[in-house]
Amino acid sequence: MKASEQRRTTIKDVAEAAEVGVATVSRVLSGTGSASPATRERVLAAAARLDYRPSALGRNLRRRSTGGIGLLIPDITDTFYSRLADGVLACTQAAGEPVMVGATGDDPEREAELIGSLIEQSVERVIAVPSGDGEMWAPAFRAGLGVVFAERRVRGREDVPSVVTDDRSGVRTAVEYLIGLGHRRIAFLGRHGQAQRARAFREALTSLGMTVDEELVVRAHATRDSAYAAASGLFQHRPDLTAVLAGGNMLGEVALLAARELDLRVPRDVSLIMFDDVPWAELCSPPLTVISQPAHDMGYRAAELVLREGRRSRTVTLPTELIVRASCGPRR
Amino acid sequence: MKASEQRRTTIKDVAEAAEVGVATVSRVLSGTGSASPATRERVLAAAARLDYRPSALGRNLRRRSTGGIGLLIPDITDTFYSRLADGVLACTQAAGEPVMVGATGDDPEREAELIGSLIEQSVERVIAVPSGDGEMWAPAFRAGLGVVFAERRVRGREDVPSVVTDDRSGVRTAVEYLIGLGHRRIAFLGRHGQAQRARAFREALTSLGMTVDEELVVRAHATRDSAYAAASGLFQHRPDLTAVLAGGNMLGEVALLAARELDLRVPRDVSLIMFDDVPWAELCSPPLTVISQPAHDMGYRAAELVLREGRRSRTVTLPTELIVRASCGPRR
DNA sequence: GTGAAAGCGCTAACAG
DNA sequence: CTGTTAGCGCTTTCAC
Repeated sequence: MKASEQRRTTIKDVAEAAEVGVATVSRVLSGTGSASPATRERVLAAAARLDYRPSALGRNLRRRSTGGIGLLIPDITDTFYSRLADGVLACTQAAGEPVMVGATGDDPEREAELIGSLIEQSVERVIAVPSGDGEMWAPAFRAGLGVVFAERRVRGREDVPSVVTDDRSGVRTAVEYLIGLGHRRIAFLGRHGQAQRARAFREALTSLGMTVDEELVVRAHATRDSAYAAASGLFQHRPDLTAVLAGGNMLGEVALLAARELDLRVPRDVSLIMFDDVPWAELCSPPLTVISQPAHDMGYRAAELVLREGRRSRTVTLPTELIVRASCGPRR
Repeated sequence: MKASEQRRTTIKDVAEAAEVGVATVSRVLSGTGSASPATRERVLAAAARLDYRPSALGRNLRRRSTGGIGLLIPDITDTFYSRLADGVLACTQAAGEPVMVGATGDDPEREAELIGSLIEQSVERVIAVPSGDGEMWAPAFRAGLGVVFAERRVRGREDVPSVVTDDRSGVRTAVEYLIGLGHRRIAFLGRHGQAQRARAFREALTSLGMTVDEELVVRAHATRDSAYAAASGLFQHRPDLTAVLAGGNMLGEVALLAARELDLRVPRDVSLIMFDDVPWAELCSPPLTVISQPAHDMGYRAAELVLREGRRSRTVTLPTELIVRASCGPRR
């Protein structure tokens, strides 16, 4: 049916055309070993003439691994993660390594499945924003995968190289800023899976001499609906809160939306500060005060780490920055 | 050094453990062929006991192809494309197929490289938002790749299955709406690579009895900077324009930003309508009137198409919808 | 119903 | 410097 059903050109074809052995072709093309300029020429010519492209299949099987890199993120739709992914791609494409992307939805089980799939593919490097615990990741380590965590880490696996933002200081900066504005009832709207941030929030509060009102620390799942419900519920149950710190851009977005739906004016009735700067933050009304994070860099650095066989434990902590716009005001 | 350097469990190990031949293991595990319940049991038990995971490497080489799917998009950072990618992932993850993602940056050359890389990996299905022309895609077809185009198509390759939005009618709706509001000097801010949309714009204008002012049809490259420059330049060179149609969410975003920088109020001084609805569109000031597109669906459908060996030419056209918010007003 | 054997395309010894 | 050869892990005839 399809005329294109011709056999793919193999190394053998090239060898015959160049009148050399396959090993020589392999050597020349992969730059390994040596070859006389003359044969070299012939091989190159033959390869070009036949439009030969070595099959990764054969090579991978021989090497017992694909060069590929797995990338596991909670939600590719969240601009933070897509910027992170972009950073990863920027680095890996330069290195010519293919990237397999999987969306975990912050669901440990899905994550485990994806890990399994990566192992099955014999990918041997993975960059992940982990959702599961040490146990879910055990198979990956058992399989000898080179893994680098990004944005988050997993408890009991502090030895795994990772690239994170300085949540501690970012959250603290935000909280201090809010307190400086006179706020006392500050809520934290976070996401399951980033326990770190919630913890940092509690720490900041207590270290600043305030008590933690657990009802003001709410968590949502990875979906927009869940986030919206959490935000809306928060505002309704606790009309006394005067400021909220959203733990991510999606959270900030739904918080603003929920506030608006409930006729809460920002920053007059409630101040809002959001983790992660996004292009539209200054476009919205009011322009959002944010704690910016270098998402692209995180991805890029993570890729660098995983690429240079960074087995030795190393964790890179990137700084955050408070960008004051107009969504926070003095306590009402 | 690493204790985990043990050989990976192979089909042979399972065969020995179950005291059967490798062929039998293969049959049982892949569900192909028949096996007596007894052996079947033994094989399954052995496989489970050894925690055996068949290697995709061997299978792929044997089958001469990976099951994987390539996904080529201009910019993963653009929410339209990340939603598209999400749709693709939703469908392919259900099918258990790994996805290799590449960002082309709307650059035909990079696209060609990525195509080459996919061929080298023996991926045999790809979903792409194409940037290059028929020629860049020739190698893909020559290699027998099953390709489905999304959002855009390539000239001279109308036979390739694709899923697109109805740009024609979307643009026309927008233009009619603007004209109904009294606007006469309407600009189009598009992106190289989506010639379709610009063409539709011109068509809509002329078919509505207006002449096309080519100076009001501007195009930008895939980066935010390029887009901003284009938008800003447009406003400065042609202060007489009263409305602009942005061909994508990034374009709309920078248009709003540029307008603001130049102290142009929206919609008082200039009306703005943007292709593609995004969550923050109703959060910004003013809330943006948009032509929404089902990005997630597009990806999902494209994946369905490419998965079910949709060789037979089929093009799915998805509808757009005008969502009126507050960024368009009567001609000043 | 089941096993032996032949490769898929490539690389890495190992000889010459 | 270069060719021969032995697999990598798996599927698939082809006999039994």
